Amino acid sequence: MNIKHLRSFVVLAETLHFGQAAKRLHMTQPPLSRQISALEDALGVTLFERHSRSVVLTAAGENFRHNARRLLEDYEFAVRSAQSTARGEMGELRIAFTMCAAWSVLPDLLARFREHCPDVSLKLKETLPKDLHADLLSGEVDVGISFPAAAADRLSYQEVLRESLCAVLPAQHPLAARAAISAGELAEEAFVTFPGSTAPELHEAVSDCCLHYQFEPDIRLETNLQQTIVNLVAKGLGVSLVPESMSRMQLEGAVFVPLEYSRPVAQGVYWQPQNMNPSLQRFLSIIPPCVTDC
Amino acid sequence: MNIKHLRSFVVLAETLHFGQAAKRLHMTQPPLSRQISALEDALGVTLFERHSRSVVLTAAGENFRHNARRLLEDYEFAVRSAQSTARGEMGELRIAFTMCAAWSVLPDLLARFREHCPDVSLKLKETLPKDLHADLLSGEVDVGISFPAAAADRLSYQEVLRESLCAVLPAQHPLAARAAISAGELAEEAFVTFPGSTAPELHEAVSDCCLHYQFEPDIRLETNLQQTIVNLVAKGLGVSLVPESMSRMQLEGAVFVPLEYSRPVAQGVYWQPQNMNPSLQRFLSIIPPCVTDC
DNA sequence: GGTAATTGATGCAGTTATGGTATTGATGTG
DNA sequence: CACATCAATACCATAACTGCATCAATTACC
Repeated sequence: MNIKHLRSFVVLAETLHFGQAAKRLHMTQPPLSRQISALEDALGVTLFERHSRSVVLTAAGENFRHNARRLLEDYEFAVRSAQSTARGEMGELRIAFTMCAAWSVLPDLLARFREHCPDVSLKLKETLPKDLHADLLSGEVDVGISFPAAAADRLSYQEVLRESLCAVLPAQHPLAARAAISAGELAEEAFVTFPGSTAPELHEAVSDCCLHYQFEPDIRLETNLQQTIVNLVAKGLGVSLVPESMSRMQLEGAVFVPLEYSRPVAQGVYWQPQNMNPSLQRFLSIIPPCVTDC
Repeated sequence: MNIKHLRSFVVLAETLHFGQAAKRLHMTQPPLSRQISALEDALGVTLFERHSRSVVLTAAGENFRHNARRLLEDYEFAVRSAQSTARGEMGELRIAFTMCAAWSVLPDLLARFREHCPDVSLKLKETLPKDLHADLLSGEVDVGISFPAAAADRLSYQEVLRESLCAVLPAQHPLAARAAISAGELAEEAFVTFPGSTAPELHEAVSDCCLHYQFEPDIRLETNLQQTIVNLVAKGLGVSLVPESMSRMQLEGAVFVPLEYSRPVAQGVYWQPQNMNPSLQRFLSIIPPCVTDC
């Protein structure tokens, strides 16, 4: 049975007049008569009583009218819904991101995306940089937001932010009041960083800053999470170099001081080019041009 | 778009294999390929990704699958529902009845009908005998349960119960303790009855009882409702003759005493023969053979 | 590495379904 | 009694669908 038949039935049930119903359906009366008759045959139920001068719904017709109307509405909805999903306006987008991204580019990206596609449900997953590419390649997530990685062969990448490192010092540190310092002034300090295996790019940027002033940082503590680093610094356990956006973190006992020189650290979006999730294309289309903040 | 297309889509979405889906749909593979393709064209959306060795749903396809499944279920439901309604197993039946019927035949009829057609919603309306036929003829109700009336030309009638009258006496009345009395013994009493205009048949039966003993009842009070009659008798304001089934009414101060002779009073079901409500036929089919209780 | 098997798409022919025009049949109306 | 209205039917042309045979691409296997 055709959707068209349902539509014909509903219109006829409203007009109770074959001629007028046919006109509203942009067809002539005879085919409508046959359609209704075919519908009745298919259901095995008489839907209309045809009297000499009037057409009225039977009890079964009255019952079917309500259900048929709802069916038509639901059908229209299903069609529109599928189309929206194909355009990426509906659906699900799974995003993995590092803690650094959460403090820098993520909030803005999510806000922009939400504005354009409010009906896409976002599944967010905070992860360590080293796990991010595996999640993307396995299809676990659609988007990854992290530092640019050397070994990201089968992934596309778009840079979003390029920023400097800054120093984090305990509040009572002699350099804490300065407007800016040079990394070289920290040559004798104890460093808190995170392990090179977790985020090689960041680790390398920190090393590069120090090498620029001809010293190797004295790494006393290594921890996985940036937040923890800042917390340890606040407790006076050392100093550290972190991306500038981390300075949004207001933490008593920790002071962020700009560096006179630092190698820039980038943040960007990764995705699998053959990923067909339409919401992914939507997401990529709202990425703003890269902000260079160094 | 055809319901068949939706069914094809759902089966294919489950099997993800054109050949097997076609087999399950009792058709060959080429038409299925074309049906899906036609569905995709109609929606303007690609529902499946055809890879070399596999077929997978797109995001839009996944979305459409859920809606399409629900649509099919709702469609099946709508069809079955219309069929049930046509068979009278669903729908609405409006029943008007007198108070006498409420005390005698109505409970049993409703119980039997409920058992056979639990999904028919019953609209009950208590009414005075004189209004019942007008309600039936105007189509206000489908079924009327009342006394047989002389002027019920265009209505069909089926008798359900034939019972005797009995006397209602105040508890302190000298005859109240008797196992049975004759109406003649009430010749000198004050009668409480209801007006002949409200229920001519009942009024006549009472008159007939009295005439059988050569007296005219001394009617002191007239009231519309049987219940009120019994209440007035209980307060000692007179005696009355009422259908035996009223004796189910347990009321302190009123005693029901069988009569040695009484003209039988009948109760029955009225309906309009041209009423096409399928539930009406169901109702008529469950009317038990007439019980003669005199 | 070449052949067979698998799988979905396509070409073609026959059948079915659908829509339009003209007409009929039944029933009210002036 | 002629006429108007309204749904059903007859008939024809076209569109849609089905099945069969086949193709093209990929994969499995010896």
